[in-house]
Amino acid sequence: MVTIRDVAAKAGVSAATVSRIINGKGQATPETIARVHAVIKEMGYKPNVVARSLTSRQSNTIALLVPTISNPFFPELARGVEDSANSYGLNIFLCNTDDEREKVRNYLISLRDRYVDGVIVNSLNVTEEDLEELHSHGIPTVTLDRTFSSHKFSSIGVKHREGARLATSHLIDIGCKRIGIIRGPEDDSTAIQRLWGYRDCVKNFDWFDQSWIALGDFSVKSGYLCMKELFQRHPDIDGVYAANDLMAIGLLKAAHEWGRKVPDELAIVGFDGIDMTQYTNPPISTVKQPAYEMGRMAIEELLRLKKLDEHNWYAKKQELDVEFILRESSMR
Amino acid sequence: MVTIRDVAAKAGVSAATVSRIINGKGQATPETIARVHAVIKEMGYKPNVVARSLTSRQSNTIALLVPTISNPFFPELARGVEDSANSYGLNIFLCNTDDEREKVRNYLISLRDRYVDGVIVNSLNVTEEDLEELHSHGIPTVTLDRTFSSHKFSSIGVKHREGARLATSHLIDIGCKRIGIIRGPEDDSTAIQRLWGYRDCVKNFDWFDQSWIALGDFSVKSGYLCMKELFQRHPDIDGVYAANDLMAIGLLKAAHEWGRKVPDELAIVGFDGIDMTQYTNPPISTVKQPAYEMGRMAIEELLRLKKLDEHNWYAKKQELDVEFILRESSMR
DNA sequence: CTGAAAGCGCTTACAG
DNA sequence: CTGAAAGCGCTTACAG
Repeated sequence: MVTIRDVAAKAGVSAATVSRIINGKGQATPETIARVHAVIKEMGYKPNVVARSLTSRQSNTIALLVPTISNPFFPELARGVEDSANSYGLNIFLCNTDDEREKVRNYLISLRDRYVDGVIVNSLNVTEEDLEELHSHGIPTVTLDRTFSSHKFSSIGVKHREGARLATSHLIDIGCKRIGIIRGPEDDSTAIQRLWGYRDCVKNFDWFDQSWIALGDFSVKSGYLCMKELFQRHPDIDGVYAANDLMAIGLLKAAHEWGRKVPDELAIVGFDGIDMTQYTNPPISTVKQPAYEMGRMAIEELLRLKKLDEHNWYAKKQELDVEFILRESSMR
Repeated sequence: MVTIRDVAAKAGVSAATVSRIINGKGQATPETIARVHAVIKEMGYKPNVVARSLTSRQSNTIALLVPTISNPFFPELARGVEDSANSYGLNIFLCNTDDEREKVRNYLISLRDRYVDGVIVNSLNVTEEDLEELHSHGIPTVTLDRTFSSHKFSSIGVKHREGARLATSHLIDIGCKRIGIIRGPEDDSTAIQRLWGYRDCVKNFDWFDQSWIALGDFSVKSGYLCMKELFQRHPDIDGVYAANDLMAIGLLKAAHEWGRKVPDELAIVGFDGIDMTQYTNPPISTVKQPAYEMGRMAIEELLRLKKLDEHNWYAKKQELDVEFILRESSMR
């Protein structure tokens, strides 16, 4: 392995000078710059990233915390993160937290110790103190979406409430008279916002009460079970908004089993915009989040902060638009 | 931050002694061991992982190369890898290669530079020289599945050919008279083995010839397009084996559009065992690969090698069983 | 059994 | 503009 001292020796300068030239710090005559670069090229020298990390306390790595990459919403986000990171020479640590506090904590400690250059958080059970601690170590963060965003650091979200309104009002527009919701977990802020959006649209109907709300956990299975529950409580239900696509897929299955024709007898809308909704039978209308784009933006935001001096950091709160996608499951 | 020297000072020994005790190397009196541990605990000392990497040339990280995490087969594999890695305190670098040589190459270089402790490869365009180079740097590898496995290093695969035979012979058993295949890419060894398995079962029928084989690329869309192609060439087709589940999902859509009842007029079997096949309408029969388990095993294999001295390394070639899962798409 | 010293490969004040 | 020196925090021969 060729080291900075090898280069220095061959170029007839000191290691310090080589270092400065590589990092573009300080001054140097055009001649020595040229000479050093020539030697670097000639010897195929590449700075040792680990040694660099030790002195610079940076590592050219970024961490991505997600509940689980198995939920099809996250791979697209991860691709956005990675493709963008890649273009800046950053590598990605994938961290599945299962939304569990202990896993979150362990990862955060480990990541700090590794001098990661930033962390992108999309997980429950991350606290403001966690973020503060990372920042105090010079590690910027950006929280996405599901992570609570009422903190003082950067975050990128989407308009969940508005999206839920788009979905619900669409069901009303096509003539649904009794509209239920399969909501997400109670400790998930996006689930809450989506519930609000639904409520905004139905609260003034005289048929509406709590019994039209079924509590799911964002899994296919819970969508399936919640739909059965709604059928039993309300045989006259003719429209459902599922707070995510996986549950919409599960409820579609329940509808088939229950013998309800979709969309004629039961219209369905999901949320997220995962690929699979195109391929169910019928395809499911959904509210698409720009997952890939959010991943890209998260990297950009991290790099923006990184460039600034730590004490000049200021948070940026961004909120992206969602897009309603009409498909057969709600075409009448 | 508390360093090893702080601990040494407080314990009244040298840094070298603390280092030895932490790493369980060399000798030490029970008393000094106890004292050092007490001080470590008292001060909350944790060795700096980056400094450790610099001297030890290890980093407690593992890399996972996949074509793209967006293909739903890979998240489960990734979870297997990560869950297992986690239990050993290893972090995971996620590397999406898109099966492109340039990305593969860039990642491999970068990973070597980071002193990763091992790399799990499931990607095309990785060469034997690549593996050799990693090994020559003391980095063990294990290739999974799609990566060519005719090399001299460790690999874990599944019985693709046998799986394809299970799928095809099942179609024959339920009475299909004209069975097509939507195969995978020509440069993908698993696709080839799955094609062979199909051929094993149909080659002796007099109706069989090349025209029953459609060339897909493992994407939903290609499954859809290939199915249309097969319908046009062979209106009498009554069974299809898709070499992966995504293509099976696509072909199911094509069947609906073409007005063919599944399974009565067209029976379908896929391959992989991704979750989504349970939720299509009808659910799709498939040949399940133990993706999560493969991930776990890959970590175990890497650690087995890591424990050995580099010159004592010997490869292990493992091949796992697949499991046929019967669902409505092929129930007659 | 333990310590002093050198080294892993870089970076960064400090001098000049 | 450039170099010598110290330092990032650990590990590992080498002595004794």
